[in-house]
Amino acid sequence: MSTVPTSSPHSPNDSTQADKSDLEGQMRDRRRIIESLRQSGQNPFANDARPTHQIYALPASRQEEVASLPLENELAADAPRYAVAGRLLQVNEMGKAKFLFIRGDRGAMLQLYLKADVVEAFALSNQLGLGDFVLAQGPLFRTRKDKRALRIESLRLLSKAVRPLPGKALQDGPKVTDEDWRYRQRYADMIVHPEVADVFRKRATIVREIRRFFDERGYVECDTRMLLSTNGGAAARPFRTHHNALDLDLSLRIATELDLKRLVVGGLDRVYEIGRIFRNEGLSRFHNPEFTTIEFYEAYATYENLMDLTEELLERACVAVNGTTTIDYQEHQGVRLQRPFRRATMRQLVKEARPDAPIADGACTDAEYAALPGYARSVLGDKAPSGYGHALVALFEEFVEKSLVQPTFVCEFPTEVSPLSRRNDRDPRFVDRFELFVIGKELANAFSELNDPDDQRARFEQQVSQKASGDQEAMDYDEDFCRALEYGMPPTAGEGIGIDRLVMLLTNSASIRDVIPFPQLRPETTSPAENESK
RNA sequence: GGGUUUGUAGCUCAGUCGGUAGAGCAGCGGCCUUUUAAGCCGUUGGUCGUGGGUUCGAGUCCCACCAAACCCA
Repeated sequence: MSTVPTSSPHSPNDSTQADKSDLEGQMRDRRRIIESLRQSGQNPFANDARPTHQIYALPASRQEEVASLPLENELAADAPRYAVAGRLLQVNEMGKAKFLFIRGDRGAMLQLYLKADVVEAFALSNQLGLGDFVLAQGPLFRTRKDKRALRIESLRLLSKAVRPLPGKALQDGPKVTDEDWRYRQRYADMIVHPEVADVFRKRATIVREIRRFFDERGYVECDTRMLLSTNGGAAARPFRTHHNALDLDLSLRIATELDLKRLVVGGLDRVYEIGRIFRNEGLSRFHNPEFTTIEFYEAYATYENLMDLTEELLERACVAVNGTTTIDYQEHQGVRLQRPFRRATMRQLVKEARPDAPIADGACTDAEYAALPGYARSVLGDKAPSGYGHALVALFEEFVEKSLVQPTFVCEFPTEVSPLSRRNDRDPRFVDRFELFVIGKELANAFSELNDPDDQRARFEQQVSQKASGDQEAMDYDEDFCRALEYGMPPTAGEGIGIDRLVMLLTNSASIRDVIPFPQLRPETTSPAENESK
């Protein structure tokens, strides 16, 4: 901590020479006040005063109710008293009286009216700075401008803010525009931008609604392993770590899939997990290395049943935060999260976007199977993959994905890209799988589960050979999972939904960073010297 | 990894053709006993992202680097 100043708290001019910056000067002044309060026997970080009321629960919280409050000169001697606490955000001073604006939980605001004849409180108010926490006690009245105010009869400082706020919290317009700063100092960002917390509240509502949805249907919530010695369930590179006592290399899970299916084998016919997963890949508006998914599995269901379930779930989550199923997302107006969503096969969608593609109208023909990779190479160039399945997906990603603004179930994925899905009974080159796309982004991934242990072994072997030929996102061979399947897994369908992207959609957030309190950033550089050394 | 844009006071931003760094808010000192996210007077605060270069002279022009945002891969 810095040195304790010995000079009077009201003579800031004597320190200007030592000030390295305006900010340091302001912080020094605030520390002086702390010292001065301590010397006069007051605790600048008191914890012996509790509010009797939350600001959001006070009477006349709505403007049309303010008329029920008395004017100040009409206040009865026995008018009810309220002790409320909050952060000081604004002071309007007018000589021997002042208005103080404080904010409590849920962003609720209250203005306090303080007159000079409340001597002790008035003296304290001159020691307050924006950002401080205070507790005020007194009756409520209606001002001449028909606003609710609490007349201060006593005032306490609860916690002194040493660091000043970065902007004027209550002003209109931009306060801080440096996005990097906003994410790094989210705590301060939230003070001046209360709408940030609104998104987090909505996120909590969405998660609560999802949990309720599955609980109502008899699903069991489980927390499975995050630390694994073989990793699978998705195409992604994991984070590596090490367990010292076991001297064991482990990785952080990239999906919850395999453990949840083990639980289905064990008899949990309906099971789900809402949890954090970790993928060692780049950052973008839609990617954070740690993010939250829900995966759920239901025995005796098919991926088609899950489409119905998903429609109902999304409708409900949307209504819970927006009160309607039709929403706007950024530049996309009128996104309708209302049953039924469109259902189409990936082949059908590619054919629509590229009518010249050699894709058959009905089921996939041998001619199509043979011709598509060549077609992909002719339109995508050398980056086009050689096999049918990867080529189809590449065409889908290039020509279709972005156009799927309204919710669309994309069905029948190629087997090569779906190592955990059950093969289609009519055509084993495809699997019983869908992904749900909204606003051009994948929101959910679901399939009827592969429960044939020998087929699963073959798929893992394929993954291993893909890994050997350089695919760092291929899965590990999970022998224990195959052993589990050998005990028999009922016919099951399962699905994963990206919670962060869902929250983005339902709160009209442009970046995943806006729905995650502390998104991943580069380490903060603390000094120019460090920059030079790089 | 590539492209575009940005970086000036605690915050939001100006800064013209290269010629002594500005405003509003916050802070500080005054005035004001019902303000509206006040009003009025005064005032502190700057290594112009960092480092080099061109120039008599660089916030401004050039180069490199750092950081961020967006787009692309």
